[in-house]
Amino acid sequence: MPRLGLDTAAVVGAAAEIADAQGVDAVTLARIADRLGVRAPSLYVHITGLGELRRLLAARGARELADALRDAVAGRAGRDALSAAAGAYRGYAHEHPGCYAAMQRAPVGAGEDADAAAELYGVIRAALSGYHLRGAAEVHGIRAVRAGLHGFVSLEAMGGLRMRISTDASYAGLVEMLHLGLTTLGARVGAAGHGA
Amino acid sequence: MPRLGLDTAAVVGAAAEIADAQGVDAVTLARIADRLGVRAPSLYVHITGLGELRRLLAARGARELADALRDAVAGRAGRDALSAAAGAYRGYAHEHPGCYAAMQRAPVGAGEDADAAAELYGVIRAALSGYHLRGAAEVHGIRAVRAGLHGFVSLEAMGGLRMRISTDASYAGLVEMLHLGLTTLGARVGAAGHGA
DNA sequence: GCGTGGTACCTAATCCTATTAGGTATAGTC
DNA sequence: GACTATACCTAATAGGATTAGGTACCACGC
Repeated sequence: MPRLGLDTAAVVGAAAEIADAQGVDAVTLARIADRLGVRAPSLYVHITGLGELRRLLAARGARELADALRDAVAGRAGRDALSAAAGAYRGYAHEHPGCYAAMQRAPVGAGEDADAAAELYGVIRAALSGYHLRGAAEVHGIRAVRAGLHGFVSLEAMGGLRMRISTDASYAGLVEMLHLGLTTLGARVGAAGHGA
Repeated sequence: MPRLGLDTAAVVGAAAEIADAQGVDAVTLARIADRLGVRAPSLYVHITGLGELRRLLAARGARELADALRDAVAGRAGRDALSAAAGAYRGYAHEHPGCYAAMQRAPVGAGEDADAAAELYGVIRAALSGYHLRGAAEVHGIRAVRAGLHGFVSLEAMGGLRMRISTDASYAGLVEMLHLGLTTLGARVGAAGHGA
């Protein structure tokens, strides 16, 4: 029995593959161990338990999603940046359904996940910088965008969009609405700024 | 051992109470049986298994949510109806976090859940009737509203909205954006209609 | 009022998952 | 070339879902 030299990242990686291929519920220690060529108890060398593993998986998903958004937004601004971010967001959710779902299961606590969540928040914030939102309005704007994008892909993933109408077109319409809303929000902030 | 005269609804009801009080993951047959004063295997008289139970729980949630929305929207129209529906939607999610979460876990299939999902869709559609959307635009509008509301309460539930800014205000802003978007969508449809 | 059948509920047992305890041998270090 | 740290192992426990196979309650017939 040669040592395989596993580490926490390898375990989380195997969990991610299983999650994406077979769904989050299929992520069991037994299956992960099997995929890594190891017995289940051996995983405890690298993780403290299933709970931590799920948190790590969620954090990994958040980081990957943040990376995808950063890449998509690079060199773009305003509506263009919003559109690119929205496309990348949905793209990630489609390509990594298990990891995306894992992010929803594990409530954001402290530590690893909080960092990843903050990173994701920062990337979206940067993507919306072209709308010149400040203070509370910026937070409201970011929340609205996150709600819209997350809500859409979440409904899509749970099979909730059943009408025979293009979901691509609906998503484009949603992004359009968000653009309109952010623009209006920005105009208000601008007006208030001038008045102050 | 007197018979208790349980039925499927009672079992699902117990599951709902556990889900709301302790989270969806706490919904186990053992706990349900305990709450009902019965042994776990006895539940199989009323349900075919945990899978079905979760589907029934999701369907129950969708039906309750639809009822809440219907009540809230009754006698209102346009922006008023949207606002009331949004408030009721978030209210239900807050009061019944477990049932709401259960709706996301169980992918909508056929039968009971599909009916409940269709009912929910219909209620939201009725709530938006004041915007005079037709055809694809109506579907896009309904989807945008569902995405926004679901996304917001979902992020809220997973502890994703951590900035020290009022979530109530953010939600109001989101609803405002949706109103603006639906109005714009309605205007376009109206213009297209006249042109045809 | 009394047998009779359907079935709500039971116990016992199986399988699967997570997790802990304690051993073994491998990989790197002096 | 011996030594220590530890990656991995087997064995065992506990709790969950589920199946098999009783037992007795309840409603119905007469």
